[in-house]
Amino acid sequence: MHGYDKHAYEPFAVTVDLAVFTLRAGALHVLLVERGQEPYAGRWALPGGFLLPDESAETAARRELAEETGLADVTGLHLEQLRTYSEPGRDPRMRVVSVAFAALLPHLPEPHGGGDAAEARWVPYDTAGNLAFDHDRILADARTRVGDKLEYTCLATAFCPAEFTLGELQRVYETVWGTVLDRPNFRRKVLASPGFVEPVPGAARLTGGRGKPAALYRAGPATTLHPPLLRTPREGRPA
Amino acid sequence: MHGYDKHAYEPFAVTVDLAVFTLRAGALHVLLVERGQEPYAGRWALPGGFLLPDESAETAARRELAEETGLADVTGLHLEQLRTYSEPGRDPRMRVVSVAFAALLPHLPEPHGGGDAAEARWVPYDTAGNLAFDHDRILADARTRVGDKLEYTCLATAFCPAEFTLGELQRVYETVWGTVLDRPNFRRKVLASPGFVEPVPGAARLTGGRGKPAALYRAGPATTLHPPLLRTPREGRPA
DNA sequence: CCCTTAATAGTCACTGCGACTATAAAGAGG
DNA sequence: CCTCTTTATAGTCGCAGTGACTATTAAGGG
Repeated sequence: MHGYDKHAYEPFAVTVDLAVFTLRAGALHVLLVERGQEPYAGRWALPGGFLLPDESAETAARRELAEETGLADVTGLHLEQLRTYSEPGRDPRMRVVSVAFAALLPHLPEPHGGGDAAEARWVPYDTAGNLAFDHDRILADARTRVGDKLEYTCLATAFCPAEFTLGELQRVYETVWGTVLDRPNFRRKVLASPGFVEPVPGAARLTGGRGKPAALYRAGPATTLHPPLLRTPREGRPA
Repeated sequence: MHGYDKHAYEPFAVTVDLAVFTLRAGALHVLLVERGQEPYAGRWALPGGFLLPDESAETAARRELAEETGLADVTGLHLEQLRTYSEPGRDPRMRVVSVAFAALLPHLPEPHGGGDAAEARWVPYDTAGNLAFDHDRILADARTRVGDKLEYTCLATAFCPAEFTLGELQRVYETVWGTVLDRPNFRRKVLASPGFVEPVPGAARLTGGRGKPAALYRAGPATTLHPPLLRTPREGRPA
């Protein structure tokens, strides 16, 4: 760590950027804000902001998430640090180093716009492009990471409400991966992964629309999946 | 990104920290430097240093790696961003945000000490503790990440020289994971992963010590392993 | 010349999984 | 009330991957 003691200390601005995902109407959506000032005035961008003097990046990300979504309690939400973007020139005003996070939310009843200034909106992932700064790349990296983590972690339950059916969980995988999964096989693999989901004991059953009522499950204690739910190219049959 | 435009811009120092791993004498080693100044004078730490004004974190990490190892060419080496550590108070002098990287090197002929100032040394991972700052945690995170990535990426070849035997590759897995693997099964799985390794065409064979000479392989074009080389708890039999 | 060491080849049974069929339980619509 | 549709759940079958194990080949050491 000789560099600590030799080179001149160069000041940087440090920000956090958030890729907040949710599922709405069977499609992956991401939370975007419209910029009101230059640079990139009028362009859409990922929510984020500067670190306060005594905040860690995780704390700042959680604060920004609460401000943007208007959620009262964001303590239990899954927040994952993706990577840090530090290329010179990524912000035309000054040298900005940004720590990117991904967050996964269950479907919310339109809570956006609770932020302090700019307009926030849920945008379908496929139509989210031409963002400010290098946010196109950050968003693409976040989406890749989320898809990968569905394979070997229990992350998918973060997209679901506290109690959910296996059909809802399967729709999370199908939406994020863009594939169609075989229902009995999905069910077998999920139930065979210890700690992934556990049945709600009250034998409560949910019947939203038509069809046989489904049993309710909640997220189990596990964080990683053994064995993983691999996204094989040949899995899934045409609808 | 309203925060960009509202809050006061707070300056931070930004550094990179490197967890540089290699295999020496059948054990995982990490490159450490001894600090010459306060704070933590005399304590060991991960190599690293400040970002220069027009450097990205990746560029700075590669520069520090070259300085510390004395290697002339570090362009081909695997350098992976781990995460960013930003807790207030992690550096007693000032607010420092550090981007951590992991690097994997084949066994080098004692190239350390080529740096510009402090003493650098390869230290067995198991005896590397009580480091300066929060480097104990960074090192532990790096080791976990390397072990995980061996399962589903071709990372293991980064520990090997350009041409290597399957026995050497297997020793990488056994050393990092701390397990004993069955040789024929390891061989079958590696050769069944397309693009993981490819035989050296010259039919060159290496015979270092006793035993039948082994065929030489080099790293293939693939970066991820399909199927992955899973580290199952029940795999490996007692020596 | 045998023993040891390491690489390579091959066998076998079990398991996980993809593909598929069958049954149960609800609502919709006549 | 009955049938069709929809969704959940149960079960079957065959293949592929894998762990455990045995056998053979090719070197060096004493």
